[in-house]
Amino acid sequence: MEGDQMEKMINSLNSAQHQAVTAPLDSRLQILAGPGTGKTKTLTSRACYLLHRGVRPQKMIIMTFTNHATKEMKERIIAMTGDRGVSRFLKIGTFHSICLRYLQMFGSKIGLGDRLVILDDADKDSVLQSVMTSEVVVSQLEKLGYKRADKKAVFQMESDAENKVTPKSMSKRISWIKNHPGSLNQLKDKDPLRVIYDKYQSQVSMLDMLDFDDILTRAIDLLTDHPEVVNDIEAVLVDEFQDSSPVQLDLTRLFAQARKHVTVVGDPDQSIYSFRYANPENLKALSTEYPDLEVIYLEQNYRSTQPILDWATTLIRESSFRLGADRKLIGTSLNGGPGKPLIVTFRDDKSESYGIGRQILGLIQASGGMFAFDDFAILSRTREWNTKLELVLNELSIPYRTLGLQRFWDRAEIRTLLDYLRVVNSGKDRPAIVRTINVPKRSIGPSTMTALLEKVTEDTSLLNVMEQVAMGELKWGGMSKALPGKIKGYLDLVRRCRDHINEDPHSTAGLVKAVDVLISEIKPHEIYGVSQENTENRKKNLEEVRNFIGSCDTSAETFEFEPEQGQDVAMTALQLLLQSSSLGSGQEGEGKPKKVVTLSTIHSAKGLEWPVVFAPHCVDAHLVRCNDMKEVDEARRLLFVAGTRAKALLYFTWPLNYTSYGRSESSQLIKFLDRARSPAIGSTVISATAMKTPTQGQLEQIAKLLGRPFTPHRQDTLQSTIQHTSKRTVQHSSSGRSHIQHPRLWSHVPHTQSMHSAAPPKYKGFQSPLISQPGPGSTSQPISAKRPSSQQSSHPLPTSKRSNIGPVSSQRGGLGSFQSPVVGMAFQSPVVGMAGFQSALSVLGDDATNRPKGKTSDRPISKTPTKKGDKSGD
DNA sequence: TGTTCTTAAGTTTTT
DNA sequence: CTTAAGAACA
Ligand SMILES: Nc1ncnc2c1ncn2[C@@H]1O[C@H](COP(=O)(O)OP(=O)(O)OP(=O)(O)O)[C@@H](O)[C@H]1O
Ligand SMILES: [Mg+2]
Repeated sequence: MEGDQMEKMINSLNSAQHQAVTAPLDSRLQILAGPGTGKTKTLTSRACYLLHRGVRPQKMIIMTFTNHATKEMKERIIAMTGDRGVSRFLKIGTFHSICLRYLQMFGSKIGLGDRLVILDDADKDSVLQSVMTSEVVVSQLEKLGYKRADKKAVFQMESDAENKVTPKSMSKRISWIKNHPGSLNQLKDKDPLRVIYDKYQSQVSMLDMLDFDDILTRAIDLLTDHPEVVNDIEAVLVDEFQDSSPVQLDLTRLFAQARKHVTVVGDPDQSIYSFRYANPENLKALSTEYPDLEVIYLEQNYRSTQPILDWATTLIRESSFRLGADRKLIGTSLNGGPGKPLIVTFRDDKSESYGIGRQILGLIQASGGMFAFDDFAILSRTREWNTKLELVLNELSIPYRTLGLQRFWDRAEIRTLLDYLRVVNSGKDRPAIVRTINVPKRSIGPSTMTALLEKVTEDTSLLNVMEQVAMGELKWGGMSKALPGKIKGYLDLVRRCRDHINEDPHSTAGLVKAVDVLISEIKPHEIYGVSQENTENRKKNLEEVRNFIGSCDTSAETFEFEPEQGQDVAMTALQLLLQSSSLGSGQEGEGKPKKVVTLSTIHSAKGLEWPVVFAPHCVDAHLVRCNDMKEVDEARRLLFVAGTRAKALLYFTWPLNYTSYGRSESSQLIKFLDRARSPAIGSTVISATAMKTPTQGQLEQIAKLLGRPFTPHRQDTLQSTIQHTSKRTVQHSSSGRSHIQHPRLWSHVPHTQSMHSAAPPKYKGFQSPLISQPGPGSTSQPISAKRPSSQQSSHPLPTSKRSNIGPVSSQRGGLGSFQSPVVGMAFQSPVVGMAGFQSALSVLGDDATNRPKGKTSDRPISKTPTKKGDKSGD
């Protein structure tokens, strides 16, 4: 980095940040601070500072907890330093990816092969399934007093019917053990996990595989037994340290063991990964580990308006247990900014989605170009909910991207494709063989499979056994005559793929050929397709994968070791692909993010920020599943994280009714947001129809806040107010405190030319399968909108109709034809209790009245949209 | 023994 | 609405 650029960077820091960034190279530093105080900025700056001071990139390790966080930080550092070896050598990544890299490089020192295959959750389950039905384990468990449920891998103690021993429960406990170093030895003698763990572990290592947690524990082994492999490490930096599990704390220490130059940042209030055994106490544990640890606090929030920060402060104060000190979050904005977070009530989940979509369009329009699509984020609790929102965004032609798409590879057709590739990669990959052998149907069922597996020994892998059967060298009583032929067909296919790949194992060309062979021979789309349309979509998905494989540069994702560290293993393109698919790295679209709305889980959005944030589905049942204090606290922190992503506008939305498993259920506003149950939270609850765009004055404030130009303009020509006085309004005027507003009708779909130019951009050239491309003119369906074996109905819009929807469609009707029952009412600060509130809302009209006709033929609850002319009768 | 039809049970969040 | 497991069927 140039000196003056360095100086510029330093100058942009406040004094506490400055102190942290420029602390002596050999310090142990911890930065504790709330959201938006510049922790990540400080950490990134420190990395740059260290590089500037002569630390070479290969001697620095930066660890994060999610792929997206890695990507963000890497980009920031490259931008600040102008690369200088950063992208090639800097050891930056998730704990898992960095550990795996070390295991590839040095794994032979601890007896690992150089073909590491990562076991995913499905694999883990199937291994446990087979372990727990094996004779040895069954008899051992029965000896311990467990009763086996007939033929199944389910056991239970009579005295303790609650705690069943199932593959699922064991999987979780195994993971717990591996995340808590030393805990294995403390298992009670008669704990069933003992025998299961042993069997599981020997099975997995026999197959030359590692599960996700093994990546960490084996790295611990490596760094403990061979500390010399990190002798060169001069700095270890970790962001979001409150997300670390005990094993990750150990890893941090071990990676830094040569010089103990450590910088970690964290915020205990943002601990939302306890399901992964994250423990914010690790922040404390670090000061025990390093007695001279210097702790620096940052006080100033640079992200959000004060009303948002006040809301967040109040919310988090209600925690029943908090690790950090209670600090009021202090922002920079002078007087309040545009207003408090809004809590918006919708009739059902459909109108909730449409409401959010429309508000985005409305805000963009009202802002006169100040807002663009990429200023918005929708942050959900579950991925499932994102999927539902996607459909609506598509209909409204709102371009979007989804963050954190690990599940992309879980689609049935893609999964099969990948499983075949795994078999090609390693004949030892038993789970992959088992899953592919009878896909398509080859008349090889469970009993044949068991027979084959019984023949497997130390030296003969499953694939070897199959070869022998195919050659007629191996047979058994009752074996089907047709079996050798069938197996031969399978093996030939695998071989053909392998031949293609071997033409040039390090390029992706052969890989693509192999994929082509698989697609045309197996036709996975036809196997899983339930309708013609569904089949076509699956075909498209497969083609996206093919393109993705063809154009991805997997080597660019990881760092190189220095030659003197030893010979690096030359990974084949296939290995790199499989690794990146299981670690979920390299899935974020390359290059600059497009101008699109971000759709993400709250978890994946941690550390990021947007001017406008929507947090949908803020419903009790959806956010907290039991009333355990710890669960409730974590749910609260989750909401805290979601809310503190917002710079200026923050919306929480919730549906009065939502559909679950096809059934409609009523819901309750999450208690933290409900003033009746949490009086301290001073947010305003309004009805769907009262949600409007900010006034021009407020927008001006926002623009100032964001440092953007803004020209106030009269909206009235664009947003003529349609006022319906309805009998429902009367009902509410009785509540003296709440006054009735006649909101601007933002929710009609914009139809101006400027809107068109903001409409979905057309992406040229290669498209990562992970960037969705909605809207008319798109050539492919957004594959992220579908689940593995979704029915036709999950894709409600046939392409032919899509040109007719979204912003364009309203052009025909214009304003006049839009007949929404507008009942404006906003409850200003003093809000009535839930009871009266709900009754008032339940009669509110649907705001989604003019949603386009798709074949959303699901529920008769919502009457046919366009013919809802009864409203005129009001 | 494998395939197909019927019925009961079930969901976070990431690597 | 999906998916896994059980029963009947070929
Ligand atoms: N000294 C500063 N002056 C101006 N802006 C700053 C300063 N420090 C940080 N910011 C800005 O504040 C915002 C939040 O910074 P950052 O993401 O680093 O915070 P954080 O503490 O990591 O937040 P989180 O806890 O959500 O991860 C960023 O837009 C950043 O550029
Ligand atoms: Mg951060």
